[in-house]
Amino acid sequence: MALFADLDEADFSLIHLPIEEVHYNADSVLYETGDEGSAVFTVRSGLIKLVQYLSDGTQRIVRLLRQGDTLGLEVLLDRNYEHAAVALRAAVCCRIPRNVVQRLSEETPRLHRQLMLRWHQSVARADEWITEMPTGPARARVARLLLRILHDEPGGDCDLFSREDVGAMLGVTTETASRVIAEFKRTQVILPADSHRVHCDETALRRIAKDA
Amino acid sequence: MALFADLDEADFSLIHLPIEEVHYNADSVLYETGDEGSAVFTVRSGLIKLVQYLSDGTQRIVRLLRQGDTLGLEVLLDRNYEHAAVALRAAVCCRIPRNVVQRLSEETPRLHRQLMLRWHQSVARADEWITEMPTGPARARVARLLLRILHDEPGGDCDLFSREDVGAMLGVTTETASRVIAEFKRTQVILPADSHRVHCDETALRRIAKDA
DNA sequence: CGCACCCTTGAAATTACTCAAGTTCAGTGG
DNA sequence: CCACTGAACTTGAGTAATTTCAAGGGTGCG
Repeated sequence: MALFADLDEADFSLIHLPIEEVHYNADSVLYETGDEGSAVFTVRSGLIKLVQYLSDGTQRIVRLLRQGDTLGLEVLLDRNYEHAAVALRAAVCCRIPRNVVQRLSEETPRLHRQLMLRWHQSVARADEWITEMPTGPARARVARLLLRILHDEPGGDCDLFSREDVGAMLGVTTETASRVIAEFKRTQVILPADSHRVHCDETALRRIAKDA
Repeated sequence: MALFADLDEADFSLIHLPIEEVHYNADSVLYETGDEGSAVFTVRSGLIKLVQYLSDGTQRIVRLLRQGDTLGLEVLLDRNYEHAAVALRAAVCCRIPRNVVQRLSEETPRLHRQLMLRWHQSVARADEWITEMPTGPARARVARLLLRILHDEPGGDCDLFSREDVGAMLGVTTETASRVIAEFKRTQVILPADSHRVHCDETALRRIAKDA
């Protein structure tokens, strides 16, 4: 339970564990924008996308959440969920009911620091995203995205997600995403392995990511 | 003292007010990236930009902060400032020493909700930025930026900032920013008033902002 | 086996970038 | 008071990159 990492046994006993570990398949929806916020989640494994819809129906992916990240913090302020959260691949999360956190929060001051850390992490992630994703040619953006995923993958292998998702993350069209990825395959920067899985030349990616 | 909006008199008496109201001129620096975090700020008036530097020396503007916004929250986690904060025009801020907040935070649980609200606001602002700024043609982005500024300005008037800043906010070059603004002037979407000040046709802007 | 759905590819058109040269404007000093 | 200077803004022309629209593959699932 990453959220309670620094709470000791006594604190835990307060909880009575209505906390569940939930398993999600790829494309499972954790929650939708506007759903009543019943719980906060922490990611134990897998990869979750936070999606925000634009007025015209298109969607932008606002963050990727991986092991140790938190989502749904806004419910602690009695708000509805402000994004849609969807698993990009099989994932395991801790689902912590809102009132558990709220009650603990009143009783154990130590939790406050943990919560602030979580909030801070969200902001920092968002700021990185703002800085890196929309800058430079599409080629460099895709390279940066790949590098970011590789960061928590063993070896140089990773799953590619759909071109549409890549586009929604980088602010380019699906076609451009496809073209860039196709080019990377041609130039051997990424090598197809199992279905949807590729091996990446990190050195080459780092070079490409620098453009711009 | 917006940060303490919901604290009552008794709480205030705890503080002994080492809190100052600071006045800044345009282009004043509140703090630089990496400075030791001595205080949190809230904006009472004016406009502050949060800047993040890229490895190649260029800069991206990550957020605009206006009345009621908070900056520097990361210092509550004993971190150094993670952005540079610069006044875009004359501004007034409350400067609240870090340990004041930290001490109050231990003593009055009510502050926690306020702090969480602040964090939430930062995340929400960042997410809006991610969603709106890098989407669509430059013309639409500039329009959205203007609309956002107009939102807290009386009438339809506002100050334009430098083309370089506009570029750093929208992820376009200075020249493109200049061209778009020039075009807006030609097509009467914005009308020059006093120096640097313009009157905007909000209806037209809203129409242009939709192109995406 | 066939039907979706996604991915790929092409060609034209748009848009933005680069590089480079003017232009305006505010502030400075004569 | 006016010319001067430097910085910011504007503009142009050529080039590169991306989008658009459209059509053609591939693949997995029923």
